[in-house]
Amino acid sequence: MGQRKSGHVTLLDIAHASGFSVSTVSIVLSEAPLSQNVAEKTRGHIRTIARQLGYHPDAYARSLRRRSTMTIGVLAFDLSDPFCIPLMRGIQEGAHKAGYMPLVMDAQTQRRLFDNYLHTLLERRAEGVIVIASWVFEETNLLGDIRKNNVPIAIVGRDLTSRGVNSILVDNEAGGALAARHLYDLGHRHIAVIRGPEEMCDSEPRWTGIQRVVAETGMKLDEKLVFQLPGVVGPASGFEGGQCFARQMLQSRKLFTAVLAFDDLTALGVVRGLTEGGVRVPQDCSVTGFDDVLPAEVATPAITTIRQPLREMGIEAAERVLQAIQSGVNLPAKAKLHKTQPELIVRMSTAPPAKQR
Amino acid sequence: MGQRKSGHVTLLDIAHASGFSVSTVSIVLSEAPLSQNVAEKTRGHIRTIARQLGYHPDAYARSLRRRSTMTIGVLAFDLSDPFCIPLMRGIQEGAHKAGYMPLVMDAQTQRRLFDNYLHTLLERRAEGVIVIASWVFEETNLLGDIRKNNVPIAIVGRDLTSRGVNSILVDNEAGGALAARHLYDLGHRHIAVIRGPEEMCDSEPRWTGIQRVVAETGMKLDEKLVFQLPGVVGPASGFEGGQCFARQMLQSRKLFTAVLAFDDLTALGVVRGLTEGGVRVPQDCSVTGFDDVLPAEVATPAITTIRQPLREMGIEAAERVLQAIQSGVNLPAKAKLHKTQPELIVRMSTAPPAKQR
DNA sequence: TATATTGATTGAAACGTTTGAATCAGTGTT
DNA sequence: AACACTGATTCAAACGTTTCAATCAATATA
Repeated sequence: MGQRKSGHVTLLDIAHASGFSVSTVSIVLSEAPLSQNVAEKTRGHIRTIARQLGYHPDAYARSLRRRSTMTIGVLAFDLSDPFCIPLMRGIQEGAHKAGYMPLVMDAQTQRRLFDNYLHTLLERRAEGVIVIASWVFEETNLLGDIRKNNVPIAIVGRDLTSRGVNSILVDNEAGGALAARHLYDLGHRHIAVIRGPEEMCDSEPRWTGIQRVVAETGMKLDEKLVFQLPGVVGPASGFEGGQCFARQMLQSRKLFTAVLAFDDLTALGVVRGLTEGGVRVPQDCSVTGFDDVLPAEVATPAITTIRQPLREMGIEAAERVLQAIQSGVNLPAKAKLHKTQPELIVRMSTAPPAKQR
Repeated sequence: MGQRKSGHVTLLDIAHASGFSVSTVSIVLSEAPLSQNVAEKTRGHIRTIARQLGYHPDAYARSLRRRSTMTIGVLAFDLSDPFCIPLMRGIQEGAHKAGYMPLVMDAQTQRRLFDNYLHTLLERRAEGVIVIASWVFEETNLLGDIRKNNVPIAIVGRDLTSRGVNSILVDNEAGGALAARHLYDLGHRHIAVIRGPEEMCDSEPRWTGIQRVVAETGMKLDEKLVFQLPGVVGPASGFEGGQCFARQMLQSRKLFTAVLAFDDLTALGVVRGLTEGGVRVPQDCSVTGFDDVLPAEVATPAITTIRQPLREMGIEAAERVLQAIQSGVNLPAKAKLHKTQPELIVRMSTAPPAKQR
């Protein structure tokens, strides 16, 4: 007896086993308001049987009926970017508080997959979507498709408020300024800068921040010491760019005592290139990064960097979409930009410039 | 008109808009075999309308009816372990081929969440489950709960065949041997070894592999040069362990020309500790890691390591559970162990020992 | 002319839940 | 004796699909 048709235990099974109706069982097991009316004894009985049989409510049937999936989709353009993990943790934390579950998909840097998964998220009836645009993210018209289905959306790492999308972003300008100020305070006056690739939205504001400090301090920035990373083809391409840059600089024999790199991977590349050329970090040259990802922390010398409050940003993103979900209507017109404050993390890769040089 | 009751476009909406019945619409849109009978013109008509309205089939309703969710659950004990990402990519690849989607959950090293999510996976009717036991994974009775619901399961990074679970694992013994052999071939005879924490299943076989090489080559291993990492409390604790170890060793003034570290993070910790003590890697001391995660690659010096074929392991895991799903019955008795071959990646952290020492 | 055969479409039940309304036996009120 | 209330339980419809069986016209076969 109790032989189940499908592989799973259902309410009907429990109804049969307990002698009560499916309704009663449902009411008890889902702890509906009505369950207060159910006799104490009955409740206990039903619960016991459910446990014995290993019952788990079918989320599909439940969601279908309740018309709510308690799911928010998370679409990462490239999950292998160390940037994503703390962010996801934050999202999970924010979602969990409200009883929501993140459903994460990794587009693996492939545009095709990205589009696919966006559809998948809609099919799985994600009630909201968070896009993690780690390193690059071309404008995509799919946002329209999401909009059409009335699903609130937020994006992390890119400002799309102009397109009506809630955006969460570190204050890149402040970050750039923080790094520049740190190097200045250490006494550096010959700072090389590696700007991010043009298509990345972080690049410009960081540069602006740097220039602001330059202006404030009266420092001069030699144009020949400003380098630009080429278009990104992968998360690790910053590393190669940095390494390549360091080699060039050493060959050109220009004077510089510090390198302000676009991000941590770039900084690590610079360290590699400098070291290969016999230049010691930080004794002969200081290097700063940006992001504060794991590799920067465990490298030797550990990289002085600008930390993005990724966890907080994740929480913020989750709260944004949850709020939009709960308020029912999401007016794209009211998309807001949320800038978080970066923090300078001083480690081993920066020091005052050597006296003799 | 066409005003949708709920937020989503449904078959009924399209039926109304097109003048055909829900059945016909369903048959066309789901490309059921019967759709061959549907008039060419009708098909086109329906498809057009569906596109216009932005229809996406409701995965919940569909799965409920079809009684298959095309989902396999992936439960990572700690997604922040860089180990996980390539693995997930592999799983995704393997699953995708069969039309399945991974549903990934991150337990964030919390046992409580792990249990929760296992339930969630069952509620979401994952047809199979892959557990990623990155760094530590206590025996849990939940496997029983999964078994009870007849869901095939595979585990990566731990051998649980004895408990009837398909297991995918790198050949740790071969890996340990590979590292030891490499150091031996370079000429090292005074090798310090940092063994993994006792509760990790990888620790013992790696040690065995090392000892095998020691025996084969006639090398001697000074017991005082063998260190044991304490219990892990986090993925980064290997780093601290390694650093701590290096300090101790330097203080004790023992003779050693190479360190064979348990994993990459430990190796990076060793490099840090040695460097702080003025010992250069690799000129004064070689260091090897294990796993080949990103930080090991971008550090300077880049760490010589033993690569686990993580992507392949992910694919293998996916195929294992898919096979079990498709074959219908999964006999725990026939759980098999799949050992993959590690690969030596020679980078910058190893070199022949200095002559004078 | 009655009867298969085919092609195109639809009816209706089912998947496992939830939930507003209904039932029904008691008990208390008028 | 009729009525209303309460407490415990159940009916039945709905959520959006899929799919077997049924319908129905039109054509081909006997």
